[in-house]
Amino acid sequence: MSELKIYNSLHRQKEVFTSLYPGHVGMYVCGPTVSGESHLGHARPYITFDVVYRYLQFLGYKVRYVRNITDAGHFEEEGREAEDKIAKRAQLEKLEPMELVQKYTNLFHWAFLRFNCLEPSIEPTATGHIVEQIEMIKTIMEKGYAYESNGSVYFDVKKYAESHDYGILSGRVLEDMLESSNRELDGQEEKINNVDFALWKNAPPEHIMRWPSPWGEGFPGWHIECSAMSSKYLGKQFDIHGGGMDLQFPHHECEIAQSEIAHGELMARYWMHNNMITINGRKMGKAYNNTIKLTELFTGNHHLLEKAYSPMTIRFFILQTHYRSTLDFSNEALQAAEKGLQRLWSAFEVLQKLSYAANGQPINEELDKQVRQWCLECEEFISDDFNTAKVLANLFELSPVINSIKGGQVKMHELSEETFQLLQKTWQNFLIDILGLQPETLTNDNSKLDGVIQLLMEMRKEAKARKDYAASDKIRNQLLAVGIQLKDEKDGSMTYSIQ
RNA sequence: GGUUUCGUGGCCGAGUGGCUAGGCUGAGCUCUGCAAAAGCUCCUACAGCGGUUCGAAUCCGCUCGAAACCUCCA
Repeated sequence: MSELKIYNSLHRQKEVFTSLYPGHVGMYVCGPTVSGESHLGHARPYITFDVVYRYLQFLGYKVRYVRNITDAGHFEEEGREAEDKIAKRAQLEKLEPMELVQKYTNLFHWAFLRFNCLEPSIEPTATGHIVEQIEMIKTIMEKGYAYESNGSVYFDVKKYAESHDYGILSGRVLEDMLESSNRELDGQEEKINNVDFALWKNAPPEHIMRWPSPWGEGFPGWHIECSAMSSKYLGKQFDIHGGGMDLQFPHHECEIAQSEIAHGELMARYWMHNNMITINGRKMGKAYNNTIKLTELFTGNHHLLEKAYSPMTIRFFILQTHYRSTLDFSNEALQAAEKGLQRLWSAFEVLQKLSYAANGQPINEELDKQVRQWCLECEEFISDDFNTAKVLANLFELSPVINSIKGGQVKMHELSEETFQLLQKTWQNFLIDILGLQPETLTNDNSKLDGVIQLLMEMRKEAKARKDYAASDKIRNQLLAVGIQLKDEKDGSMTYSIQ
């Protein structure tokens, strides 16, 4: 078995993965801010890390996967006024903040269930861990790396950098940042240095979400929740910390600094960052006003969409690219993904129905060897920093072999029984278990419809038998018009598929 | 301005210094009553200019272009 190699953002290189505790893996992934609906860009990290989670489990690790829900309302710069993002939307929609948060949390769960993402082991909320966050801030203050100012608490980055490497993850140089702050941030005048970041913020009167603290009423700072919750559930040091590349700085850099002071250890050993989804070459994000929400994607209800795209199409679309590359959205690309997935899926269905039958004929050594190689390479590829693109390419290489066995161009006996079983196992393991693809048509348990179609197929067979092609074509064409495709198989039988 | 990354055939996208990635589209053929599906075949790219090397899309330099981060952000 090949070793698992992970690209560690911390060292900018691929490293062989070993877990802190044999047989166990602790993984933390930055979850959604539930102040609005998830869009296509959000699908990338959760699908990426779903595959990581699945593969680690496939390898036999017992994985504790923690993914937070940010429901405490971080800051948003709107004009000159800093407001609580969640509180603001709540007022607009005349909802309680927690009602709003619940709504978007539910929507998030619904969408990622459709993506066939496994649920994390623990999904902690920021609001549920205010106490832990306050305790951690107190510890940092006691150690002298944070100071209070007007009811807010800031982390002293300059002091931290004297004895620690601030910028270890992002490659930033503190001296550069001390000078080059060209932005006006709220509360800047309260800080000793502009690079200091908030651990706790004093809540202005209009701020709805607020909690009592040793420094007065307020709310937690931007980064503290991940440090507090990851250490609570995974320990002071754990194996993998994941998230989008855009979180590398400042979010993850700040997490490292806080945790280092509070716990005296580097919080995570492997840092993984997925790249962005772009649209017209630009990052998809709220700030750019170019997002396509998942609900819009699933329904096709968006001016940039030519049609609706199913959750599995999107999952496949994302997995066809390596997670550290940007992925550009376009209708053309999505439609190509849709067709490709369809092809892969039908090959899988064929493969499942095949069973090995030897008849004493000789094995086609060359083909057998090639098939075996394609199968075995899948593990090599996924182990190489989760190269799902290459795994899929190999499954595509195997598809013609499978279809040819069904079509008769290749005889079953040309493969050894061992190879055939490896083939079946490979598809099950990779397509289903690791890449997490699933049939779209699971909802088709309507036996009544099936009965109707069986009847029509029977009538078509009869028409064909008496060479009444007008009638047989009518049945086929009209069914196709409503999305049911009939296929004449080589052996004279008929099958159908619902689009 | 600083930090970092990227620039691959019609489109999307892998990629190791030397051997066809793969998908989608397009063309042809086989199969078929005709289709569809499937199979086979074809369309062979690596921003530009230098350099290192027996050999570079892959290493180095420069130029041009694009993006991300430096601010909430997946």
